[in-house]
Amino acid sequence: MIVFTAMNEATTRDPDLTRSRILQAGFELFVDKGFAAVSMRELAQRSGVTKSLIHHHFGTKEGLWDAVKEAAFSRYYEGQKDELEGADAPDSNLLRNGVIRYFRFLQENPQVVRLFTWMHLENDSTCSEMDAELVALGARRVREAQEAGLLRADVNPTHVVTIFIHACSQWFEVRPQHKNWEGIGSDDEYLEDFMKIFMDGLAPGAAGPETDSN
Amino acid sequence: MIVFTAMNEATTRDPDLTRSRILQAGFELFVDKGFAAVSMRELAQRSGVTKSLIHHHFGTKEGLWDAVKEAAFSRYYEGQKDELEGADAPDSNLLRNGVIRYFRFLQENPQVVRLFTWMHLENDSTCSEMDAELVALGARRVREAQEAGLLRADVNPTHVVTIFIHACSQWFEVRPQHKNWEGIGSDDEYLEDFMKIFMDGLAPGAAGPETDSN
DNA sequence: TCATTGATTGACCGACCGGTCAATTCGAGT
DNA sequence: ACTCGAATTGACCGGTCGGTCAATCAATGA
Repeated sequence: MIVFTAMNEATTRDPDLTRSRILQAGFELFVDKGFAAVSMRELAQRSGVTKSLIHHHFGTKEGLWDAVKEAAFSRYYEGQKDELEGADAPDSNLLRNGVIRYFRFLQENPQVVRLFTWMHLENDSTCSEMDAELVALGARRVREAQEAGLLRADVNPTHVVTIFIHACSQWFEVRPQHKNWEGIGSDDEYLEDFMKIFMDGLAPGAAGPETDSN
Repeated sequence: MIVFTAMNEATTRDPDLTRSRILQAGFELFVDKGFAAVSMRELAQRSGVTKSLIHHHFGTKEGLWDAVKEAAFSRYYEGQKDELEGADAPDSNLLRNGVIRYFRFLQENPQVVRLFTWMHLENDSTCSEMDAELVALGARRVREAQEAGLLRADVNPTHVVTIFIHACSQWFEVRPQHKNWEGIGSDDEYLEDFMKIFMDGLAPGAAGPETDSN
């Protein structure tokens, strides 16, 4: 009986909701200020629970930090993996669409970019493991396109993926600052220019005559 | 008299040396762990002086942080500015050489990359102001090259500079991690591949026939 | 209905935080 | 030789830190 446990709000106990509220508060604060600059008392206040309750659910401050990273990363990871495995036939627009989707994802999840940057700075290994798999997946698709003659073959596929990841993520990492940069455009204008250069530079036979070569 | 004040080492007082020792310790620790995670006691121990002495020379922890950033950034800024203002005739290798020099600078000063990343995350304005000037300087040179017909003219010069800055700095920002990335190459191999794609993508007339255009 | 279990609370702990201050110690000008 | 100011020290401050603990409180199964 009492199947309708969902009817109560805030009046009764709901450990799952509590957990997720703490997680959300942790996500917001850690993304904003970084792990070291956030206090347990701050986390408690933001999530509307007691400090002890956070310890009850997550053990230590590091425990909560790990849970926050885990949750954010698994969301990111699943989304990206689905997109990468979605298409199967290599066509000339596959890379273009992949870049655009990646750019859009970061655009809609700027907090994730900040979180990953904090993780990178503290040499978090979780980050690198999952990243490695995604990059490998993307690199495989680039190699397929190269073998199909759709992309120039004289560049390392992993580097191709790395370059576009860098160009996208760094854009959002420093975006709060470059609004004062002289002549800089909007997200979309940047993406458009990047795509022009990147795609043309990757076209087969792009090693044109004006290169002084080696 | 007593002109040879340099003969004494550690025996006598040397406020300048003390200052620079504290600055160095601050640089190392802040780069490594970020501002919030470093304690005054840690800084004192690392620099071999008393905690009170740090307060005497720099006022507060923030004061030292500012001094560290100031010192690092002015070194970076002067170096980059010299290079950008050095050459004056726009030639086809100007951008290529500029990118390479920027890449080499980051390669030799990986700590600076970390420092700037910490600054970005805490929305430090010092960063953006000086960055803005450097980017504007670089963008001007790109525009000159465009007007001379050496680079494609249908892309925003500021975006061109932004893209290569991102591709270089993000590479070193995440470098500790991507050693496990499948198939990734060395610094130089990455730079080489990036230059291929970037320079060919920027060549005039790069908007080739295979683009489905718009 | 009642015992059990886990959610939740507030009081409390020792450690450490950044910062201050009065007291010393040196170096340099006179 | 004396003085004055800066460099340097260690003791000390109030406050905050992350974490613990015993005690309540509410749901749940027997």
